[in-house]
Amino acid sequence: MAGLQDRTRFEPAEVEPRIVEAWLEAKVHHPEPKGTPAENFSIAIPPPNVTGALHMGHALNGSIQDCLVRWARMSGPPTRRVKWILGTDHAGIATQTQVEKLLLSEGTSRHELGREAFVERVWEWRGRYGGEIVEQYKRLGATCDYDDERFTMDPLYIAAVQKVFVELYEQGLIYRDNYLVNWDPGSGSAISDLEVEQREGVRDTLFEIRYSDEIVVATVRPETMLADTAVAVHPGDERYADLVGSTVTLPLVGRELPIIADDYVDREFGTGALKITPGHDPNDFEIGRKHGLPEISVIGEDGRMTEAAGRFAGLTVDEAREAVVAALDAEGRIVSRSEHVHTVPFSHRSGQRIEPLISLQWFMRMEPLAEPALAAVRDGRVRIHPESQSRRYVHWLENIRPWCISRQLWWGHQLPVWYRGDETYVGQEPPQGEGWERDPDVLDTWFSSALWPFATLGWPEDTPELRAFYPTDVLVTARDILFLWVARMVMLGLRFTEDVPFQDVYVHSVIQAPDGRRMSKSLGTGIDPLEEIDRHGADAVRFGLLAMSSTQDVRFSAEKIRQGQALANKLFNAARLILMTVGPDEQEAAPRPRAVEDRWIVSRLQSAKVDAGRRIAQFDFAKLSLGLYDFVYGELCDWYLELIKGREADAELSATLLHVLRETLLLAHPVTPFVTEEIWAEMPGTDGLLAQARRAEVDGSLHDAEAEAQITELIEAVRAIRAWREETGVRDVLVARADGFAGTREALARMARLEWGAPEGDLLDLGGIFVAAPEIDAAERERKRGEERARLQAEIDRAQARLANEGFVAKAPEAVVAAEREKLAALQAQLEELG
RNA sequence: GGGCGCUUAGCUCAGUCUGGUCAGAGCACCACGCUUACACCGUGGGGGUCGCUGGUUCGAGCCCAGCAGCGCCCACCA
Repeated sequence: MAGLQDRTRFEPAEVEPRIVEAWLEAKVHHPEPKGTPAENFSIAIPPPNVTGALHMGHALNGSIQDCLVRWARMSGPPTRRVKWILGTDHAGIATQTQVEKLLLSEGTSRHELGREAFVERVWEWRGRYGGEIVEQYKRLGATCDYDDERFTMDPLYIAAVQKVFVELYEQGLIYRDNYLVNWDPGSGSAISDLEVEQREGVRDTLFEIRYSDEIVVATVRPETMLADTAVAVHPGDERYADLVGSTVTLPLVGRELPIIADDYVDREFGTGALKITPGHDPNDFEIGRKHGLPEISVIGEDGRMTEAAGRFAGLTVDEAREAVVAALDAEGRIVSRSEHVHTVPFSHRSGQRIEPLISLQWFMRMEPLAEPALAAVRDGRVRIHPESQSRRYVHWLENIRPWCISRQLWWGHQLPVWYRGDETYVGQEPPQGEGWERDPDVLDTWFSSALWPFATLGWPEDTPELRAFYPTDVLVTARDILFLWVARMVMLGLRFTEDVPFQDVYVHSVIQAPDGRRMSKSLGTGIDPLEEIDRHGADAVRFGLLAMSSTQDVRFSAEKIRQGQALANKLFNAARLILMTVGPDEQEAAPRPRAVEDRWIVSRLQSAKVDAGRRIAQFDFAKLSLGLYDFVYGELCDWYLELIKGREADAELSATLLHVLRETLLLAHPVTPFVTEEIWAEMPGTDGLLAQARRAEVDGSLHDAEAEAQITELIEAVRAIRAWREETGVRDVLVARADGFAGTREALARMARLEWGAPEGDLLDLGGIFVAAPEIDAAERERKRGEERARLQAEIDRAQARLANEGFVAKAPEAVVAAEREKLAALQAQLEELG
């Protein structure tokens, strides 16, 4: 307590780093791998990119998980082990890009270094900078298992990834195929649909090109016509009915194109005739496959026209467009040019325009995996919160498409695939014999992420960690990676562990900038959580983020952070008051106090515990944290601590105060771990760290309806008195509502003395609603009574009017009508009493 | 084009599932107060026809329909 006496403020910057050290040293985060998953509690962190720095999304995500993990650690049987699995993701493209930038600044490039040296550089880079984000999680107070950190490129993890690849290949679920992929010229790699940003409002020139007298097509990409293999019209379009089945000659090239009918074609658009370019357009690719059309590539991975482009070979795409248009113009085939505003795909990673190309890639068949993953959600083995998100999950899985899993990068899990001539070998060990060459591609980063909940625990080995902690309990994630990651974890978890990887998925909000825009570095709208922590403390940031979280997207609210800071400070000062009142040698005892205000706060505390438990179970972190705030402010500090001021600190009061403080700290700790830990250390009779303490079960017998009713009445009376004093400006006066205060008389008198300076023993009991002290003149007293009478009469009139409504009496539930009658009677009695 | 969601105090949001005691919170604002925890404080106060229009009901912020505005997701017409 000496430690708190002189500190009137909670100073997070001084306190928090020291407490982090204490937690780390005590290894509160590191459980023994014992017991069963049913007894234990585990969460796998969504692995942050090694390149990453803690952003607001991580801070919210981490605050939620730490709240759950700390709550779990403090609940349940003493044998419960709680593990928050920690690790980072190698993040293929992001990391490779980062290191390539570094090389560029050194005047070299990955191509100059060669693959082996480049990968070595990435490892080196990761060793130097890769740990930063983990340190930042510590600063947030996150109790992940820092003593068991994983990386998606650990040797064991690599083995797990390869095993999955090989087995899926052997089961026919992984295959190689020509496919139209989203080629990102920026990274020189295929990227997934999910990494493509559809940018709206792009202006291009739309050309109408005459292929023949009857056929005019429209396109914004004339250069791709060199790869046309058909022209399509709508089956019901009379204009072209005669032509379907015939051919048209492709200008500049001379190839005969079949004219086909497909209801994909919109007959309202342009001329109703659509050029089909399976090699360079996703829709055309689908139509081409459907009709068995040839697939021609005239654009190469280097962004230049290929040999197939004939005389245009070697030109860049832009040059080719000009040249093709010029050539068409020369033949008089350009019917019109117009501006066309449309949506164009860009790479999320490099920002470059996507070039759809046909290339040989590796794919995963998803339907056989999707089916069980759908069933798991439908039958409740996996519960997605909020419910609305599960509809998105289901919809996505029902419309699942093959997953292109190969990437043309150097940093990542290289495919366990070798070729020799026409032979292909797939296996975890390199093939025997001469002349084999390994496939240079690596796997999509999400492939390894999909194994995260079990590969981190040592799968495929039967490890103690796996036996103790898999399946995990909850997955906490943001909405944007529900498909990219969550669904795939469920699919591969079910496939390889025969179990769901987690029981609950909590999908939290995305925090937007205060003005409603995305928080992003490039927009300059980002807010650095670490700066907020430095300024306001980690407790404040955690509280603020939890309080603003919801199932909707929310705007960042600096006020909520400040509210959290205020709460931390309030707790600190409440503890000071309690500890100064108690004295150093007092002990906590069983909480069975006699004084009404003691019984009240003990009762309220039980309610607060019940509420908090329910809100944790519902993943309602906003109500959890705001409910905590309301308890600490609205009940503990505003009323209880005020009511006990002036009371003699006997054993009963001391015992109650210590009980209340201890329970409050246990309750608040998952939200504001630092300040509660700091106070805990100053409390008499506490051993060890609060982070390792256990909360007592809710004790229903401590609920005290009588005390709650009495204190509620007292609160109303005090409020009325205060308002009246403010209103009238009367100062040195004691005003009390004396009737019905048998139990709280003493408390009220004490409060009156302290708050309003009433002399000892001067509490008047005149039986009315308000009783003024002698110095209030009769006229004033009468005026006050008049006001009160008018208020009561108005309420009585309202109640009478309702009861006079036949519809109400006849149709409202009996209880509602009865309550209204009781209310009326009570009001009338009050009016009577007032005289 | 399909789907989801939002519109409540100056601002950010609860409350809508389960219609009646629900018109709330924090911040901001105004007034008062250095009362032996806290001025990162306390007390009191002002402020909203709950987007609009209709409907259901004895009764609607809450249920239904339509309209207006905003946001997100999915798929994208060359």
